[in-house]
Amino acid sequence: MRQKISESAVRRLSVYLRLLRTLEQEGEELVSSRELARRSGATSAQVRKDFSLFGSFGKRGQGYDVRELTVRLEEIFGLRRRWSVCLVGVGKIGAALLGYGDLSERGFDVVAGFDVSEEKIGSRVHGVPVFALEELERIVRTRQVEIGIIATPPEAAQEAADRLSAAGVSGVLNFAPVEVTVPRDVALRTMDVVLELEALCYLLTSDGRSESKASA
Amino acid sequence: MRQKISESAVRRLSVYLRLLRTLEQEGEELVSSRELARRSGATSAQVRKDFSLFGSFGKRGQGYDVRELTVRLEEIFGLRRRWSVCLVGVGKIGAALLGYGDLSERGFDVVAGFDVSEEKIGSRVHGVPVFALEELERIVRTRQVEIGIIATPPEAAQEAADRLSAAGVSGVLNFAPVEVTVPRDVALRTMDVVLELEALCYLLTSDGRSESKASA
DNA sequence: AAATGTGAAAGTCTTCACAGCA
DNA sequence: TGCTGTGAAGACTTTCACATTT
Repeated sequence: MRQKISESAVRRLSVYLRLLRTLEQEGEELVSSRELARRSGATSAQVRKDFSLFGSFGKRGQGYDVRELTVRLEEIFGLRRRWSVCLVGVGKIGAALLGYGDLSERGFDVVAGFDVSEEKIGSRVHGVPVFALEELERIVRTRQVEIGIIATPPEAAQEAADRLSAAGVSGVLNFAPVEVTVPRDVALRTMDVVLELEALCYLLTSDGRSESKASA
Repeated sequence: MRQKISESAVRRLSVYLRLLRTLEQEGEELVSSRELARRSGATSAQVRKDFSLFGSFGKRGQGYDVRELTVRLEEIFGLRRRWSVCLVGVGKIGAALLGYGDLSERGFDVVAGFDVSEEKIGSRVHGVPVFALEELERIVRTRQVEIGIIATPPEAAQEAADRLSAAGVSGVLNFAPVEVTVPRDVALRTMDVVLELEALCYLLTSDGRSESKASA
């Protein structure tokens, strides 16, 4: 039942999942593709097609059972278990991430931070112990860390990626504003604030609501 | 010359731009589509096609002039000027963003932060003055803020988006883990750490592992 | 020789529209 | 009736391969 599913479908499914959790809290029991579409910015056909990639779990004439669909999506995403995470680089962004309570609530256990600063090593930041970078391999192995978050300065990011990969993580989330490479068997995603802002500027400049554009 | 260009093309172009800046610092004068492809994880044909959307600015047989291509991309993205930005919600993530020096270096002037906390109002965080939320409209107007960054708790995000839009920003970057809506003439992008982590889990859980982006 | 720029082909994703079910 | 599930059509994106230029 697992097939290659597109980047954009994965993102939409994540958004639906977030919406479903809200709906559940609001006490909704059923939701239609139309409602999910309205709240997520997709079309209703898109929503149905996205779900149909994994089977049919709606009820014709009613919609989808919020609770059941949540569980199905969590299964598909591998979120019905906890994930062990570490953070490399406990600077401003790193520390902010450690203080982001939602991580734990959403199933991610941040078990260690790593840094080179003597002041930080041995301390706890928002409850997470900070270790010397040298300890990375040992701790990733012993704590069976599966995901590494990189929040180092850009010049240290590739080394962090290399060491995390070699130590055995399966996935890397990179916050440093550089492209890093990882072995083919490690999954990678990058989040870059400046890059997003620049993409936003493109929208403001082009779609910039004042340029005449090439015809249809 | 402006046409609708896809989400994914915009992202790739942003990545090329970031690479070009690195190449310029490394003193490279020419770069081939093959090299940009290797460092960005795209294919060389993809790189050439992406650039050809805006005209032809390479030199056959040599490649692209790094400096010239940088300037062209910056023009396309509207980055040859400074942008005025404000931040709503000076919590952990918000404060970390204010301390992120790259913003200013990359042409974004964060002119104000807004918060509801009495302690923060009137203070400066990393040099940026923090105002009461009530002041938002006044300051966005007088300082001609063009982009608003939302870093509030999720339940306050929609109000922030509404007020920013009404006050006249052209773009919103949302860090709150919730979908917000904005008027059609406002551009919107959302960054959500948990959502990215969940997408990463999908990759780790589904069999077809290999989302490895090549590159610098 | 080396690398761009680009039509055309191949591939992917989205939308449409409606059959089918509760 | 209302809404899902889905083939088929349409739109868009990527890849291919080669003529063209330096």
